Amino acid sequence: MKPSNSLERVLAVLEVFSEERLEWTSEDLMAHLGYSRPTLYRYLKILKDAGLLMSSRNAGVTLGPKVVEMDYLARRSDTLVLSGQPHLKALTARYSCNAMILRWYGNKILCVVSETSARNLVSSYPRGRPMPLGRGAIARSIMAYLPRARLMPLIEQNLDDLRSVGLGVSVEEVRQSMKRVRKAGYAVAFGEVTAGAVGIAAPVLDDRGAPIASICVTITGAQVDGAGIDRIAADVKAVANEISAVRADSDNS
Amino acid sequence: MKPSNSLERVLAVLEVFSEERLEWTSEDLMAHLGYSRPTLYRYLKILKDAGLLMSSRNAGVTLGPKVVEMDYLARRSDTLVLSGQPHLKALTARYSCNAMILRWYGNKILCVVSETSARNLVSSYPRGRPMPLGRGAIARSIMAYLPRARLMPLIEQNLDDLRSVGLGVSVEEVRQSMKRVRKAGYAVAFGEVTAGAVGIAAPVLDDRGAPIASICVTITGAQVDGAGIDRIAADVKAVANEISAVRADSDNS
DNA sequence: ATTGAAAATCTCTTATTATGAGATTGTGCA
DNA sequence: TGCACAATCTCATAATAAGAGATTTTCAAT
Repeated sequence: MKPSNSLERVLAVLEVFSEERLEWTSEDLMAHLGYSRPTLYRYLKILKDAGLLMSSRNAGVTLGPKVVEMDYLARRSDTLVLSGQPHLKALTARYSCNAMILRWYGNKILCVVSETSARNLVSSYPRGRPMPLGRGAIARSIMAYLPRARLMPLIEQNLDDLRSVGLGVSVEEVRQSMKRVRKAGYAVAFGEVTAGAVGIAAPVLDDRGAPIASICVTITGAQVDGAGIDRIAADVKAVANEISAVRADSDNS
Repeated sequence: MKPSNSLERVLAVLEVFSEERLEWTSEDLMAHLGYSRPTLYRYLKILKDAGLLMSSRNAGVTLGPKVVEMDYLARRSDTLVLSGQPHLKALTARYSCNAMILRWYGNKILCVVSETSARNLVSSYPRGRPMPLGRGAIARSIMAYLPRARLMPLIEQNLDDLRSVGLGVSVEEVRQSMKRVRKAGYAVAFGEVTAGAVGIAAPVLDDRGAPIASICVTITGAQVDGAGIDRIAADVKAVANEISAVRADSDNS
């Protein structure tokens, strides 16, 4: 994972930006990345010229407008968004809820599109915001379909969270919980991410059964009972299966 | 503008994606960029590992999830978005309209944020979509504030469009029109971009008076008369000035 | 205007490493 | 199972990134 050639080193600059740290000074970048002054400035110049970064006089270096433009294009080329959005609209038409599609990439879960028909229910996960791995129906709906070797380290890394939502005390117990999710074909979570909200999620699988995304409906807990959740779960599963079938592709590396 | 080093050559791969061509095969990329097979695959591997690109089995290469994540971060660090959005909400509260902020970068005009209170008026320029330079109030509000040397080539390149919206027949006539826009401090356009819609735009300037963005209100032509436009224009100018004042920075290079 | 401090760029040599032809392996489809 | 295409590997060579330090540019304050 450590950059080994100059190409990876330029791109590593883009990795330093996070929700916690949106702006960087050149000095901080030098220190953090360990590049010499001329090298860093060379990289910055190239990234700025490409529009990926920009520097405002008083705010240091931030992500640039090219990023905005690329996201627009990505929205238009993402088959998940294109094929999924109509289904989301159908779901939000049927229930007063949030409906979203989240992509599984690297070790992250990323919202790529969301629709809402619930005026009050504020989604804290708009397009582009990564979700936590240890909490919520979405994470579980994906993790449950990972091969064992991929799953175990994730459980270990997020054991505290997974425990706190009652999936089990030991790694093994959590794994059993995941198996049950897999058998059910969907996951339900009560207020794990947002207090008072119920999340119901089912995975989108590629042609080999590997998870690539998750369909999730979020609804106010007060609005549904057990039967209601079952009904929504069936719909969510149906949508997830439909999208899985449409997509013969996978985004392997 | 032609990539001269390997760092620029990797990034040049990102430049090939456009609204017209969202997916590329490796063969096409090789031909288009003129890279050898191993080199191209090396680049693709690096860009895929960074999440900037992804390859679906049947759809070739497309922009990847990292782009989505970065746009989310860019949204949160862009001072234009942060300081401007409240003003847009105020404008859409006062008028039934679209209100947006568009960034001037390179030779492009890019919407970075938009609000709407007009149910029927469909904005065809969501975040990330570049606007044409030759048409519309936005383009004019920015071009009018460019230094002569920067302006002239743009007029020449877009003369056909500029002519067709009645800004003048010759380059010189168009330039005079721009001077008038500059004197007024805002630009108005009737149905130049979207039929039936009136656009009213004023520039956001940096501390040296160079344009860095534009504030634009779009409203149905049937809803306003001359006095109404004047009123909106005054508001748009006020917002643009306020944002200009807040921002002491400029995104030079 | 003038100055001073900080930020960004330049110069130039050396060692590093990116490159591409061709061979090889990996992958999906009939 | 085997074929065709896609992706990766090998390796010698040329190409060029890197960095120390000097220099220029930019900006704030007098």
